[in-house]
Amino acid sequence: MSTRGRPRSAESQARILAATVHLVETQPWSALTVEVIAAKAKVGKQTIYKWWGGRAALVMDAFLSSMSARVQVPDSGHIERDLSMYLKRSSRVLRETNAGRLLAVVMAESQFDEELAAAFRERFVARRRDTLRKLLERGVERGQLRPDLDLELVMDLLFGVFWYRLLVGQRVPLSDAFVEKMVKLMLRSMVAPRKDR
Amino acid sequence: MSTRGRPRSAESQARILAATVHLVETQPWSALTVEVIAAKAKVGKQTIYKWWGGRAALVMDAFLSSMSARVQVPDSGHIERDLSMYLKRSSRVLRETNAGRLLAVVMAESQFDEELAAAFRERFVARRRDTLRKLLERGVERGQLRPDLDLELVMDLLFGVFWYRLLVGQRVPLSDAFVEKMVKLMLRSMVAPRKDR
Amino acid sequence: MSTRGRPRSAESQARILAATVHLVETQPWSALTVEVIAAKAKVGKQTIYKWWGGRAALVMDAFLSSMSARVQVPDSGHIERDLSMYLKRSSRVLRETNAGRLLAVVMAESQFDEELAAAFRERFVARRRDTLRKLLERGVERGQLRPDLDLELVMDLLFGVFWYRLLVGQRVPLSDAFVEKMVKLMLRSMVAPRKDR
Amino acid sequence: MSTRGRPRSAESQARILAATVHLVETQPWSALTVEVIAAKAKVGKQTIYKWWGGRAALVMDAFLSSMSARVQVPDSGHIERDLSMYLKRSSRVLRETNAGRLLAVVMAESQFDEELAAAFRERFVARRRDTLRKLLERGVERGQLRPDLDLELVMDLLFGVFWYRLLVGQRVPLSDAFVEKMVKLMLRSMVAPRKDR
DNA sequence: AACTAACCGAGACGGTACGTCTCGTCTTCGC
DNA sequence: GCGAAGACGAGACGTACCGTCTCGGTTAGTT
Repeated sequence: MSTRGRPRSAESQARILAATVHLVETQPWSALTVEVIAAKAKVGKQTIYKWWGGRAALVMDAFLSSMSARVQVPDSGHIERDLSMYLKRSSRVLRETNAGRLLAVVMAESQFDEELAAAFRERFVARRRDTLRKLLERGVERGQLRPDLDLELVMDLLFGVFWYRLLVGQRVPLSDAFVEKMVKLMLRSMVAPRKDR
Repeated sequence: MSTRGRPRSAESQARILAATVHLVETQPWSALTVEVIAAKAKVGKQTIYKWWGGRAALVMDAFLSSMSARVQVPDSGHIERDLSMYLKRSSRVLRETNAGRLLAVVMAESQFDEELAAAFRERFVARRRDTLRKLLERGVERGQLRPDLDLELVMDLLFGVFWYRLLVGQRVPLSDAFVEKMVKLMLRSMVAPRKDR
Repeated sequence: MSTRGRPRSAESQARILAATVHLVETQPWSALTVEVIAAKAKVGKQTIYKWWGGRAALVMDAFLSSMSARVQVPDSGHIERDLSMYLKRSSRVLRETNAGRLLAVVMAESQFDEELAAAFRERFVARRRDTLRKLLERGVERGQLRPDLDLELVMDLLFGVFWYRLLVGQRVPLSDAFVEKMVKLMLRSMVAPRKDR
Repeated sequence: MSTRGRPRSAESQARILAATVHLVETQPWSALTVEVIAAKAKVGKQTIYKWWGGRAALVMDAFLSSMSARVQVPDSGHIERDLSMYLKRSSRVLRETNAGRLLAVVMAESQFDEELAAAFRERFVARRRDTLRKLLERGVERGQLRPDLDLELVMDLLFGVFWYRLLVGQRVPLSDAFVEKMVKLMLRSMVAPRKDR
């Protein structure tokens, strides 16, 4: 039967993820080998290959597991306040945790690994876009944003800045002041024209 | 003296760069080993390590050498036309050559190699920003852009989109139509208010 | 415990030794690289370095493994016959197999490698001396050899000839006729004086 | 004419030989590379390859140049005294200079290099044999040695001991006491029978 | 005195093997 | 039957020398 034998060890799995997160935080990327992770987690290499299939998938999982505390989506009624708050919270996570480093690494790896790239797009990028899209759509519905606004374009611009500063800048995330300035600038071209004009 | 001994072979140097560019274009990243490059270029491995110090620096140089045909900076008097033209030309280079692939790879590698990252920022990113800054400054001087515009922020937004689509999107560069829409959107918040209002 | 993990592969070990013996026999010494041995034995280089530590120790082991068919020690009661037989058998092994080549190579290598030299002295030279010493001691006990004979000196002379011809002569081992002449000469100075004189 | 152009530099030649001798004396064999010799002698590598053709020939020359102080051949009228003296002097050279090390190295190398081996046999081994043969022939002529003595066999035995102790023993040359004992033993079987018996 | 051929130092070059490292797989035993 | 331990085949790493090939600069004769 299928329940025969020793069941998968949840403890091992947790130790592996914890070891990975810790190593990503403290070691240079070149030191993050499967061998080292296995040793640190007191686990056989096979166990890692069996359940993840390689370093990339493991790092991806470690990243998602450490991001489980999701950024709440604000809904105050004011589009500027909501947008500003959402972006500030996002950048704060990158600043205060080491998620930024993990994010950069996962992105970089996904340039060399199509499978990882697909997983990354589906499990992270797309979800973030969905969240932001809903926020923007509320602004349109409320009449605070132009109805003809290309939301996809706006999201490309906003997320683009995040990634650009994370990857090209020296991994310095956005400050609150920067976010506010950016939101103000973007809104100038996004707001619906006053009806009473 | 420094001119003693056999001089460095320009031909070998060229063969190495050509081999690297060709391999980046045609092979998966994992096949881009120093050993293979040396074999393809009919060169000893030592020659590569001597002048570049490793794969990363070599790829960086190969990238810059293949980008030598610089994007011209347009100057028509109209900021919208200039900006649109510049961005279209940039994206066309990424679309028509395989500079996009090289670019993505260099960016990814620079996440793991601080030295490479510094070279990349200085020799590529900073120069591109300088070019775009001049273009925007001309717009401000002509009174076509708001004098209080934060040019660095604008550049972060514009370049951010490029990188975002290159790295997150499946290496699909921007279409001309996309660039036009984006420029139009951005300009709405960048133009100087009419004085006669 | 020490029995954990995958046990050492006896098959690989055998293939490595066989490949080494074959290459020593058929190739010039300069072609006997660890890389070639590993390739021929279908083995990773690491396996060789792990268990032998280098080419020298490996050749040493290959030599001993190919010499496992030991030279029998004759015991006919006559010292001349025994000595002659033992030396003839020894030189025949060098003549008929390629042990001579292996022997010369191990000796030469041990000039550059003190560890190998020690192993060679203990595992080959000393054993050969022990064997010959016993043979000579029987001669002394039987009263066929002078009781004041310096056995170590005699062994130095007899083995010295072997090595001298092997290394200086063009690797031509001793013929049976040569051995007989030598034994006759040596015995003239070794035999016990007749008691009835 | 053949004398045109710059003549060979005697100084460079001397520096190369001196550097080689010094390195053989002080460094492990593996450190004795052509590159190191050239650097130490302040000489281009090409100069070495031009005049010697490789490490082996160079070491051979260095050895012969350092052995230039030849062992004198004694001629006292007594074969035992002459033989003993000659062998003692020979072993003293090995003991007091570093010729022993050089000798062992040249011998070892000649196992892997047939050209070197031939040069070694002709320029060293054969000459030593010629010298000893003359010494022994005088003994035969004087009636001190058996007329039917196989001189080649005797030389094989005597030189064999030298080499055996040099190569197999831990490069410990023969002591004077050892030489005396050996000569005494050998002479027992070599002396001509008394005619008055 | 100028020319010129050969030599010299320096050092870059195409190669090859080194000994190490990590990969992902395989094989054993203990739980 | 899962998992740790760890040996395995494979192959790239970066280094060390090999023996060859230019260079610029001597250092003699020869003209």
